[in-house]
Amino acid sequence: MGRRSPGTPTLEEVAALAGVGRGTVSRVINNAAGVRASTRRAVQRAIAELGYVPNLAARSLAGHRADAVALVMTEPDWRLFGEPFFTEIVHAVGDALTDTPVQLLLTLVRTDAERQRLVEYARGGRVDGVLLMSVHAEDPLPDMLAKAGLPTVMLGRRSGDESVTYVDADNAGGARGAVTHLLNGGRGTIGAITGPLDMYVAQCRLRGYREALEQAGRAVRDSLVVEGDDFTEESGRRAMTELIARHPGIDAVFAASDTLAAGALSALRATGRRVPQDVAVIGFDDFHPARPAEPPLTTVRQPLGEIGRTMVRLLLEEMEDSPVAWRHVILRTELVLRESA
Amino acid sequence: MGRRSPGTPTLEEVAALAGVGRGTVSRVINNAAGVRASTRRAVQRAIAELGYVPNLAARSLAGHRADAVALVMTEPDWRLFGEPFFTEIVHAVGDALTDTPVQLLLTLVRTDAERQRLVEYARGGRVDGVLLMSVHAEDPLPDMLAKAGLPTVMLGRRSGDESVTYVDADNAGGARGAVTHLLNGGRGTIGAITGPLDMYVAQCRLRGYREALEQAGRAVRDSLVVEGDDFTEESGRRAMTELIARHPGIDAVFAASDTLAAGALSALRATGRRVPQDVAVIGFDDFHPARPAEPPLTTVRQPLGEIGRTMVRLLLEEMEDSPVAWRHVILRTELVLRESA
DNA sequence: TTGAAAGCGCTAACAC
DNA sequence: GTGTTAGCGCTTTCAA
Repeated sequence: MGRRSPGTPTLEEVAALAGVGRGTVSRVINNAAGVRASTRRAVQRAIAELGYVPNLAARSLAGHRADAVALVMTEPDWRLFGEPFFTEIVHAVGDALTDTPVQLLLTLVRTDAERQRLVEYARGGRVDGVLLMSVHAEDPLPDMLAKAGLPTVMLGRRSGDESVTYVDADNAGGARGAVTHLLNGGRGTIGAITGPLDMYVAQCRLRGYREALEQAGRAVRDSLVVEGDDFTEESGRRAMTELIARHPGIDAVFAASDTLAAGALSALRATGRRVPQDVAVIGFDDFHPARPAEPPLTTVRQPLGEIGRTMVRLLLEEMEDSPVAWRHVILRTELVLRESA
Repeated sequence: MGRRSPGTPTLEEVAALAGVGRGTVSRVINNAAGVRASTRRAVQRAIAELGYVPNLAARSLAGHRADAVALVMTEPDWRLFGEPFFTEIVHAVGDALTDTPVQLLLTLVRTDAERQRLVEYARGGRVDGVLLMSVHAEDPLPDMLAKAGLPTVMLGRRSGDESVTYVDADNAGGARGAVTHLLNGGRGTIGAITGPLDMYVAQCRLRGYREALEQAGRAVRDSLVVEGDDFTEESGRRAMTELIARHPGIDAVFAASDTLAAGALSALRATGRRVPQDVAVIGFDDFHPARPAEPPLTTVRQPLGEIGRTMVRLLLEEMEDSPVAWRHVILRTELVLRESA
């Protein structure tokens, strides 16, 4: 496989042609200071003449770094790729890496064998750090990477005491803001459609709902909370139907995702209720596979670009410093109104 | 950045612990023949004890190969990721690589700078070959890679005399089959909605339409062919409206993609025509960003798994052999009926 | 079947 | 400023 073409020029040949030592050529291609401008030009001319490109394996071996990071997607996330959430994150990560010599590599992990291969790839020194897109509590990958001492940053967290460095949106705060907005709008009976509560993100959003009510001195009624089996529209529809049955006079709903909210919307419309006049609906602008056919009018917007950039910043820091303690960043969300009411 | 943890064991330490030479350890980790079973076990024990993982940079440098290939997506393809087309291809590629030591790396290329970086990454020896998902005629990347002598395989082709190795579906044949099916079904007036004809794939599909009519001894009427500005539903709708205006009695349509077909469908329904009773619609199951809200009932299905596997096969062959001439493979499509009529 | 030795092409430390 | 040198950790002959 892929034997290097015989004619590939080496740094040594560049040095010979330019009439300088190897060290000088190395300094030039690495933009290191301390090279006379005229010398630098001579070297660059030789590089251009020979069509020289550095051998990255040699550079890694000698330099102890790969100048590459992996962005890992585990199976359930694949479909996210087409979603705005995902592309925004990847764009942001790519942009943040643009001015560095670091190459972004996406890898897909489906099986344990692939998990293992990725860890060996990283431990083998082909990447300097790993960005994790997924937050599945059962996934052993984050811990495998952490145990191997590899700089790792996760998007979101798996629990309240996450042990791997992560960047997360302020899910509780966002939910709190959404519900407070509903309260300020004069809504009296506010239901909640949560995601599956074995996911930390769902717990946080539910907590925000509760806190907003408590802060306003309202009672938190269990009958106003329905847990979705997942984050799909179908779950949202079912949950909304249940809420209407329990509380026919319900006039607002906070849903834990945009897809759940879209499901709620369709269930409401089916009963003839007008949105948002009769019932207001707010959901998170989220990253779940099924993009809602009809998004809710008001959403809690996550700062995706900032999340991506922050992940890169933390990763680069962990790559530079010697092993630091894990850290985390929680970024504020924003309430975006697309309704007039 | 990422200095290798000081404690990382090397092959030499494994050899010392196992009481053998370095060459022997190398043979063991590479599953090379000619090592006594007992020796092999001893080495494996030492590997396990030390938690040894090969340094991939050193291996690449000495072995002249990276054991990795890149699958490149250029900007317009991003949204494809969520589409069945894309995930099927990636799955197939991943599966085909499973039993090899080759790691699959996805890279996103947006700008010329990123294009350049990718080429240097590949020329630098970090990947042994490149798989290209996109077939944009203006994209200089395929030629940059070919010029650099890097094994490269494209999905689809940019023109009739493509100079880079590629794997493509039999677009003309698929279109021919679809139109022949319509003719056999007794349809008399068959329209065609093409994609933008500056794309080779669109030309091929139009050619198939023409050939089928000619083979059946039917006249090919220009007024029955409408070119879509792109592959979107909106274009399909516009084209269908135009066709109906020109030929109110039209009773079948071949569209160059599933999205165009979906657009045609919606335009037909808007006029009260029944599908497929009044008008039959066939499109290609395609890979365009906008997934149709309503797919056509009969489609030309592309052999995605086989395309992905074939791309890998060709790439691996190009990686093994010395520079071979470019080759291509055209894979048959399949007509899938989801209608009863 | 195994060990020893010669690189692979680069970076970085150290001289000058 | 610039040249020289000593590795980085592995694969791969070549002997034994």
